[in-house]
Amino acid sequence: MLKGILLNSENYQPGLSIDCVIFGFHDNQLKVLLIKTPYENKWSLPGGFVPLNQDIDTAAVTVLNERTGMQGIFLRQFATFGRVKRNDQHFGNAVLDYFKIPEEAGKWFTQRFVTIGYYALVDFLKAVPQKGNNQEIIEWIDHKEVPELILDHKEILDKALDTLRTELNLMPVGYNLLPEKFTIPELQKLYETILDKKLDRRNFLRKITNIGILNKLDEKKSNVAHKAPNLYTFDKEKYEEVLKNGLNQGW
Amino acid sequence: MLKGILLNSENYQPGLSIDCVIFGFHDNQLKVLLIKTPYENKWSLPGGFVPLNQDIDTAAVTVLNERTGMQGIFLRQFATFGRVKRNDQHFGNAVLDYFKIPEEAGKWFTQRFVTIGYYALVDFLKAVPQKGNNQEIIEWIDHKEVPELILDHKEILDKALDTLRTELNLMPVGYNLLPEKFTIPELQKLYETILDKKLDRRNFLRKITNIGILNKLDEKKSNVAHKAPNLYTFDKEKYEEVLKNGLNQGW
DNA sequence: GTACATTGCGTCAAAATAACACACATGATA
DNA sequence: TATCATGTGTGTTATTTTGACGCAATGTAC
Repeated sequence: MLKGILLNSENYQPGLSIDCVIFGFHDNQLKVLLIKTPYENKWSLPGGFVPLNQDIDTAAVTVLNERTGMQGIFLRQFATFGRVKRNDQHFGNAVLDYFKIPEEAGKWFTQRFVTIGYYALVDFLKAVPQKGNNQEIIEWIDHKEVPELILDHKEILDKALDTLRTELNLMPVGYNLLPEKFTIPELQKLYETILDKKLDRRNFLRKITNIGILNKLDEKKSNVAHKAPNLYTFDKEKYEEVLKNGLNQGW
Repeated sequence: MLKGILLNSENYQPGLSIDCVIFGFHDNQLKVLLIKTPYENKWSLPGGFVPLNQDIDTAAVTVLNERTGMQGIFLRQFATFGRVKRNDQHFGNAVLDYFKIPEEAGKWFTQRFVTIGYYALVDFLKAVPQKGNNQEIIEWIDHKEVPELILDHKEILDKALDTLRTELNLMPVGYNLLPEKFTIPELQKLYETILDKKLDRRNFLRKITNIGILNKLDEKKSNVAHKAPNLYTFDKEKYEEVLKNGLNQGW
């Protein structure tokens, strides 16, 4: 696929790429969808390029659909990275070598690149990680155990998480990361994981329910150790409303 | 200047530009620095291009320095705009016509452009708006009276203001927009203007002083109608600290 | 002086927050 | 079967923060 782009580079916006930080939540861990490329022995964020006839947001959605097989995902642009030295001659050449593309033909790829960062929140269980080609490995990796990444992808990932952490104070999070039915303790773990901070159980319940985006179901989680916790769903309508209007207005 | 770039386009990142929303505050109004170009009868945001050997942040700083004659300005990237149709063939051709550049040589300029938006906060009285060339008009315009802008610049401006409004809940603002000595009512007007909302005088004083970033001076504003208000400065050190750590943590 | 607008400081009730106590359910263990 | 450990649901309390005010002080205009 990348090879196809390289050979038809005139159809793509030059020097511009998209990188997606795709977050999922599972086993009380925040996971990131990463790709191990065959070109180099390092991991990378799933990314892509911008067709000349496509909006950048659409290009990001495309990357996401291709990689997770999912539609209607929560996706947000958070920053654009454009240090001169973020490009790494070594990486570019490794890719060209791999595809056996001569230097001249690969010039489009080894030019300076600026990349637009998007982060996505997806339901771990519904996403089906898709390889770009057979040599690739695509995997959910705990955000605390992310290995070395190519180029400045670690910086991009960190910035994404930082943004998410900030946005937690401005908007509700969870609808996109949790299964349809979930428990308050699960939601709390999600918050704790993102914030990297312990929260008081009882105060969390009060605050989260006061937002008014939760529906308490007449149903308890089954097959669990200890007392069975209640199940909840999000009230989609109110959730969207709070998403739009924001949480703590501050002033 | 633009002509120089057009004739040396191989030294610039293709299809990528920088646009700056430069905010100032004066007469209790939030002002935006706008440019009326000679190419078209419309206003635009001050912008520029990205030299191949310059970081995008540096390119943004350059635009700002050139336009305000100021150093060390508060500058923040807030979003990147890349709809396909944000480019407007009409505008590109108008510019080429103006410079009498033949279509072929101007191809670099009429290609699809993606633009990175930065917003800046500057001290209105210290900034000295600088023309790019003699045909240009550069002016501070009240944000409530912004005329029609080229391309999607209105959208960019709106997004910048929206971002600033949100960030008001996360960080202190004022150090960059007010003169060194200022009064609480002035600071309040700034907040009210940005938020487009009236605040209670007495509650504002309490909240703003509780943040701990203000130094009350033993000095009152002179030559004013009515009771002379006290003068304050920002405690730079604490201000920076709050800027870094954020305001209302929420969780 | 008086009228008027604006500033500085203070009050008070309501709401939000932080810290904590206790009872309940369930699987594991004795 | 009784007890324990662990995580859950609900409630209480003191403290802090917020929102909505009152009022005196200070300056200009007349």
